[in-house]
Amino acid sequence: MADIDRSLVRALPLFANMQDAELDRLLARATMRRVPMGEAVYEQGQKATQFFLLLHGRLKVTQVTPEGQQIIVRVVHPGDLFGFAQALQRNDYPGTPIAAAESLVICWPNEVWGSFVEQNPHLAVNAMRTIGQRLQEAHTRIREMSTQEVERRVAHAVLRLIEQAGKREPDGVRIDFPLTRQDVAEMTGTTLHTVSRLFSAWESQGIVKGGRQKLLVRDAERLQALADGLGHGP
Amino acid sequence: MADIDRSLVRALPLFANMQDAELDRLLARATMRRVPMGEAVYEQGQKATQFFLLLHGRLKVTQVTPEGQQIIVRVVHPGDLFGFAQALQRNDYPGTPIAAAESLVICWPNEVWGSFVEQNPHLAVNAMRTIGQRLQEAHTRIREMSTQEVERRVAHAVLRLIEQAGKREPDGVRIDFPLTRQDVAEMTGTTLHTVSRLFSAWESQGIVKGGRQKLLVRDAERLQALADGLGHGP
DNA sequence: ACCTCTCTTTGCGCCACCGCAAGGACAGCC
DNA sequence: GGCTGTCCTTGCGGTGGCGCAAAGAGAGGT
Repeated sequence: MADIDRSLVRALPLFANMQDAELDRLLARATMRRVPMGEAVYEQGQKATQFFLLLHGRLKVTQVTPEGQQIIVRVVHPGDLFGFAQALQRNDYPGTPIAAAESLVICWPNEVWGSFVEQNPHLAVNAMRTIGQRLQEAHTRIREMSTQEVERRVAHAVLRLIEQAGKREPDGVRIDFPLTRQDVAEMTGTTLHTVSRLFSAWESQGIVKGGRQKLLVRDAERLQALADGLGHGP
Repeated sequence: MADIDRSLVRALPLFANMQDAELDRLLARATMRRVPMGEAVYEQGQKATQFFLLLHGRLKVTQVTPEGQQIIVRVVHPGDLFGFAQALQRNDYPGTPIAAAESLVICWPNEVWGSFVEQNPHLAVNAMRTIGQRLQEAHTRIREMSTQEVERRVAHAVLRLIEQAGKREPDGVRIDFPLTRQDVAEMTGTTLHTVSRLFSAWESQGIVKGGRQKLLVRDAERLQALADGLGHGP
């Protein structure tokens, strides 16, 4: 296995205060893997033997209920660590990360985690913060699902997506990876039908512009207003 | 401030592999605080200056939406750490822990967290695991809210409660702290009315026995069946 | 160019659940 | 004992959004 070039990861904030030599030592133990669109990096329930860093592309982490219903737990963006179940003392992976677009991931064996954090304590802190944020996000989502109607939840989800994966375009901001209505439904706890209806309604008001696996937000402010609950009346 | 007696915490798994001397040093920096029923340990949004351990009693951690709606994020049981926002690199508390029953908490200033972890690396691992579990729970809850109807969610919530706070009684298992229907509603993302109706229905089937701020589960198996979705036909 | 597959749109009926509202019950307090 | 505040119950009507079903529209392959 050829070594991974340092330049690929040098810019990541995760490694910001790490020496080149240390970084190289870390990368020496890593392998790189291409994940074609639609394929899974690993499967929910599998024994956790590695942890990962997404270099390029986009992953949707799904969980399946015993009945076979699927939900999207989160979206992994470039630069994010994922699958570090071991750090949380689990020995199996809790979800399945599927490539929404052709992706590139770096894989480390679990044993490296120790030296990973030792060599740069900042990394441990970073990982902690990441998990904290993720917990925070989860609670936000729970709160939204408990108290808000579907339209607001979907609006929030879309806003979050353009924040994390938005790409400026002449007449708005585009979500930068293939995203189906079904995906949005699984992120917000609703159905594909309802999402489709909502997008249609929004499109007729000029707020968004849809397309097959595409979404362009033309008027983020009005979308924000919907998310804030200013949809019908005060 | 008088020192806290070591015997109060010695039995906690959290401190299982820690020397008495180390433990004493830790406790020397702590203060103890009684929280009367209905009072908050701290308020959501406050600057986080301390972290806590619940010794005795029961706390409901609530979050309030900008619109004033309330949800219960989780229940803190004796022996649980809580309010360690600092460890997650937040500088304010994300929720408000309210005493559901007269409670006793130990408080440490944030600066201790470092030595807290240093003196017993096992603690760091433990904390990590705790957060991981909490994240896991949050995802479970999201999954339930996305895919399951209200009855199943409430059944699950009740089962979780008797697991964490169940007390055997002659004819069943009682939830060991005052819990209103409103509380259950805020834990499951429904309304007090619906919970009340559900409990009534269950009671008429002999599954539970209700009371003011009380709940006794008489037939956990049938409740589990409901939670598994065997409520209305396979 | 055509075919096929996946994704999307939209209409329609239905039902679980919510919200309102009024009444009842239990516990603590003076 | 009566009073007050909190919590619980239950009926009723309205509706958001789900599920079914069927047709339309891109995208990619041969």
